[in-house]
Amino acid sequence: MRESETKNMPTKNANKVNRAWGNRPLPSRGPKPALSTTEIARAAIQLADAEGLEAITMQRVARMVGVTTMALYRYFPGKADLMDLMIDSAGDSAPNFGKPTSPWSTRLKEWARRCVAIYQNHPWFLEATSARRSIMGPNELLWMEAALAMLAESGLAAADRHSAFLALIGQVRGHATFQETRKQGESTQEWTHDLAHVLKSEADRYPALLKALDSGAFSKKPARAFDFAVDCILDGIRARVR
Amino acid sequence: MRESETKNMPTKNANKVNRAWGNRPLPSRGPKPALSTTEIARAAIQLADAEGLEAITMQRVARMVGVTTMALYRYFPGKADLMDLMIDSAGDSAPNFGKPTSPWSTRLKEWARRCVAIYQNHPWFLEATSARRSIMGPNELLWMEAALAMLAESGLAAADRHSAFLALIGQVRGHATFQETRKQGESTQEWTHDLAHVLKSEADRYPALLKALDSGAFSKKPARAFDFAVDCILDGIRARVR
DNA sequence: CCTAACTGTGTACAGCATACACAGTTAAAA
DNA sequence: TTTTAACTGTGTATGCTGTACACAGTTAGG
Repeated sequence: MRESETKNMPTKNANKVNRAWGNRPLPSRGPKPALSTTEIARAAIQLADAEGLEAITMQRVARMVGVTTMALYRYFPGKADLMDLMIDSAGDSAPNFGKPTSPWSTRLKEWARRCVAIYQNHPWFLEATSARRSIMGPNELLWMEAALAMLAESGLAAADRHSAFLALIGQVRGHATFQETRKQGESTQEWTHDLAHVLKSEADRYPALLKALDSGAFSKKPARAFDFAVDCILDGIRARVR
Repeated sequence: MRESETKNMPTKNANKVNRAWGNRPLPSRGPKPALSTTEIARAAIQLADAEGLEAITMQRVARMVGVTTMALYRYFPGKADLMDLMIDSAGDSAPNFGKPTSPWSTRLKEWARRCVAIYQNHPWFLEATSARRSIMGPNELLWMEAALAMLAESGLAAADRHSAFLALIGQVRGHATFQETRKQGESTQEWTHDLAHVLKSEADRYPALLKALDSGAFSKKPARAFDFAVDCILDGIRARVR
């Protein structure tokens, strides 16, 4: 028994993984917990959506679910684990991406769009996923699974599917980052104006940038930039299948 | 005078911008500062390189440059401003990207590679740039300028150059994110092993993922994945020029 | 010379994650 | 049934964080 256990879960990560996947030890002795991890994570997500990531403190989350700060540590070993669960449940379970009859490329593009939607609905998501230290959660992996399955349909070599997947999320995150910076600054108008002012003071160093600014490339609809990038990647995949 | 000033710097951001660009008010009355903002930023970068982003506290940075914590606030209004400077000076000033005789695409690829090098040399860079709230710094804009200039050479429409630029940094950051996750986990071996263990417990939900895992796509050289993605984008750009 | 501007310092404070000891509650073991 | 061990939520305490503020020393312009 000791042997088989060692064989199945050799690393220290295994415990963490199991916890993240909701496999709690399931105690029998004491009083039943008043809350559940998913319940807490849901409340925390609500809070982060409303007030941003820096509002996520153990105290505030605890107050939100009606317990003391320290009670949360009965559910999560630390704040990082709470955040892991928040991240994993931020994307509601990956649904179908259009009817299976439609070609893989349109479904994959729809997949990318839904990914972007997560970042839009949860402004804290980008920063939270940049700072985390652990593995992907079960739900996140479900999204990845869906993308890989569609890429398999494309006929791409198995080894290259992962590359293509990385290219796509890279794009999603790049787009989310761009959206973010636009949102923060009071308005795009002001932002470009400020930028233009400083650039013009050293106009000789930034000719291409100034031309882009004047041509209005920065005030373009960001959705077009996203389409551009994703289409590039899809084209590239198609070219590499042949 | 009031009028022209209003015309040039109408927003509250303007002050921040000026400070970030090193345009200090340049005082004359008191004793000369013992340090400079660039000096402090350099020390902070050294610290972050060695011990990670969470080591960057005002206390530690202050100790590192040999002053009290509060002395730093004579140079930066707050920690965020110090980090802005760290970020902007992390990439040493953008150099040439190959001889100008070589085609734009190879120089652009070199540009992307040098971007990746920043993330590799400064493991804190990814997280730091994800959390920041302000505009790009002068040095960062110099990198952007270089990329836009090369894209202009490609013959791409002015409006699309910005999209292409976003696609490329998206790729750089995506690649950096991936590298990051590989580094944290004790080793890739363990990581994949843990993942495989949990996946197999619900094998029916993750068929494509398991296949990818078995085919060794995850242990592939990451440089290949990067080339794949960047080549896709470059192909896409070429296709859109015609 | 004086005074205003500027420097670095020391103290103080609120907010953070979290360690630890505790009292109450439950179900299994005696 | 009684005992006991596991488990719950709570209160208190600690060390670290960013930073506000008052201070004393230093310098150049009036």
